[in-house]
Amino acid sequence: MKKIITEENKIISAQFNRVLPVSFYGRDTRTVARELLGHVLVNKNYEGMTSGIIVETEAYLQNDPACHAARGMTKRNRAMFGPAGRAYIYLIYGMYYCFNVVTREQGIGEAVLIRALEPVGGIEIMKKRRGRDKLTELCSGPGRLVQAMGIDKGQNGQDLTGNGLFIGAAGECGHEIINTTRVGISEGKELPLRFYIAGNPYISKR
DNA sequence: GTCCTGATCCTCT
DNA sequence: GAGGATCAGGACG
Repeated sequence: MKKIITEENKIISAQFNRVLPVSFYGRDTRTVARELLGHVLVNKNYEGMTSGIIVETEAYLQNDPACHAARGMTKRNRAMFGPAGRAYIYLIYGMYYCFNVVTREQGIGEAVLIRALEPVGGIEIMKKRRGRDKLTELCSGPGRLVQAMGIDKGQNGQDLTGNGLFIGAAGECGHEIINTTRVGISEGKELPLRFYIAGNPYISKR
C-alpha cells in the first residue's frame, strides 16, 4: 500500500497542470471527501511551491451540529456558503488554522476538512516552516499542514481551480479507504464522516 | 461591552 | 496523559 503511493509521487509531480474542475467539488460532500484522497494539494507563493498527497479528510454537512454552518451563515463561515471549489480557512484555538474545501452548490454550507497530507514537493521549505525534520511531523494534522504549506488566512475564499492554491488530479491509486468517525469534536462524533488511506503513515493519529 | 468556547499542537511529566 | 498557549466569533446583557 505504501509503495503504491510512493511510486505515485513521481507521476503526480509531473501532473500538477491537471487541476480538479469545479464540477468535482459541486457534488455530495461525502463523495468529495472520499474522492479527494490521493489527489495533490499545491500552494505556490514567493517562498516556492509546496505540495502533498491528501491522505485524510473529514466531511462537514449543513445539518451537522459539528459544522460551523449548522447555525446559518456568519461573517466567519461565509466562504462555506460560496461556490464549490473555494477554500475555507479559519483560526482554531487561537493559534492554528484549518483548511477546508467548499462543496455543493452555492448557498449550501458544506465543506471537507483536509486533515493530513503526505509531503511531496518543497519538502525543505516545509521543514523550515515547521522547524521539524521528520516527514511524518510536517503535515500530519490540520494545523500542521496549513503551516507547512504556507497557507494564509488571506486565502480564505480563494478559488482552488486557479493559480497559486489548487488541487491537482492524480491517477487512479487503487488505495484502500477507511471510513470512520471524526476527530476532536463533541457533537456529531458518531457520524462516519472521516476518510483516510489505509496504512498510510502520514495520517493524524488518535 | 464581557465572557466562553473551540474541527489543535507542543512541551512537559 | 495532562495542561498551557492564544484569539476570533458568537452569545448574552
